[in-house]
Amino acid sequence: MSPENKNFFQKVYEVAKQIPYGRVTSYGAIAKYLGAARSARMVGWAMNGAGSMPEIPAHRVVNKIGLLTGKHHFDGTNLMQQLLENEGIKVVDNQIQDFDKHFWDPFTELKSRL
DNA sequence: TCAGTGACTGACC
DNA sequence: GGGTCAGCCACTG
Repeated sequence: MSPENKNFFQKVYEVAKQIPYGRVTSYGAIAKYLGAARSARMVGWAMNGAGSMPEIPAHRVVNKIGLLTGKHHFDGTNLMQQLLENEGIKVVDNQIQDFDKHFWDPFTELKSRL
């Protein structure tokens, strides 16, 4: 099957799964990469389902300012932050420090794979 | 079936 | 520089 035939959610999952260790990306970046820049909310919704998939590092997906808006959906209260810190990413007040340095752009990293 | 909600973003004032 | 508005689409009651 061609990637284009896959569901939007499935595409989101594939991109999310390719986020390397110690890196993060944004909902909008994934949405834009999938050709649905205005459907960033759907990416977030997809992450809701990704929460049941251990292979998908949903904790590496945050909003465009590096804010852990989805941490509330993780088990416990600061699991998302703990996971990020475990990867060497500093998180203060639910916000990633040096977000631009840890940012992982699907276009930059995946465009050469297409 | 209809209307409200949501892990967002960009544009506008 | 900061608050507000509209758009996007799937899911729930």
